[in-house]
Amino acid sequence: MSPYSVWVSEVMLQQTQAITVIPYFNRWMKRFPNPKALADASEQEVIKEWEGLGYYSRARNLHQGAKLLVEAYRGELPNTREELCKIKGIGEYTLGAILSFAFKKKAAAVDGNTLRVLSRFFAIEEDISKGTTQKKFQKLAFDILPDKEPEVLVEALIELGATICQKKPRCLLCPLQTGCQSRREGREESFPVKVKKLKSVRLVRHPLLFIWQDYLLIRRCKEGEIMSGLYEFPYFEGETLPSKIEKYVQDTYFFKAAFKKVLPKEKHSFTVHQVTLFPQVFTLKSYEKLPKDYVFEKIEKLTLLPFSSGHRKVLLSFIKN
DNA sequence: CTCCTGTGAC
DNA sequence: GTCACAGGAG
Repeated sequence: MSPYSVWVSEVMLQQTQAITVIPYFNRWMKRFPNPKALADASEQEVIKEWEGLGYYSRARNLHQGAKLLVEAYRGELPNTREELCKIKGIGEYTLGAILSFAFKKKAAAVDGNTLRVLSRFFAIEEDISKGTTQKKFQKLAFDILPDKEPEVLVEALIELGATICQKKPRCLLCPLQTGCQSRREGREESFPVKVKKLKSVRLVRHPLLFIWQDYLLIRRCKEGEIMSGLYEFPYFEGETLPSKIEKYVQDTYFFKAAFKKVLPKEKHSFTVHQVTLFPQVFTLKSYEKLPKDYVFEKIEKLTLLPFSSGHRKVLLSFIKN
């Protein structure tokens, strides 16, 4: 296997089962036997060879990558992490696969198969959907590699995951069944741990900072409310235009406020909500009455009050600016 | 982190 | 018709 053919096959295998890839791979290698041949082809010819495989941007990435190889690397695939990274469509897994299988270097290539095998073998309970966990698996997968022929183990882990340590593991057939910690504990089906992400609700809010002399208007969240006991600025909910906010201010608070400036946006989240805050500052010349639950508080005393985290960020950025 | 891409299982 | 998958990109 030339480095180029490893690259092509790994990219094809990113999205498709091997059984489907094989005929495509064979045709591809006949039509574009090396990076130069691929680089010289038109995009249409390239896509034509890919037709039916789906994820066409990956064919375009191969094409673009081949051109880069011809321009910058004498038509050969480079053999370092740093150079390979420059090719689009080569992420952490494919990088490791190329270093390992094409250049026989000691490099981890962690795909979904490897993840199942390692998480079960070592009974690793961390959530694999997290980036930090992925990094830990990368390190672990590297650390267990021998110095001699490391690519054999890299391939073995992938192969074991593909054939035996599947989603539903076939432990009775597994050569590692005695060494496997999760199997010994009878909980192999609990791995890998993946916290299913509940789809979060995005909210846009416009906190309104009303300055009156050296006071700011705040309100205390009532009992039974979310954020109960915490203070917050009055805010307008939803995407909107500045003019609508002015009207909202008049209708809601019964006072005339002059727009002063916007503050940098802040993000914060609670439970399933992800809130982006677009705070803006107004000045008040005078006021007659305040809506219920609202009070003016001296600006220097505000930091002593408990605020919800998003509004605290807004407060701090207001003080800093 | 979140989003994107097509597919195939439900 | 909805969701999980699997890897990459932003």
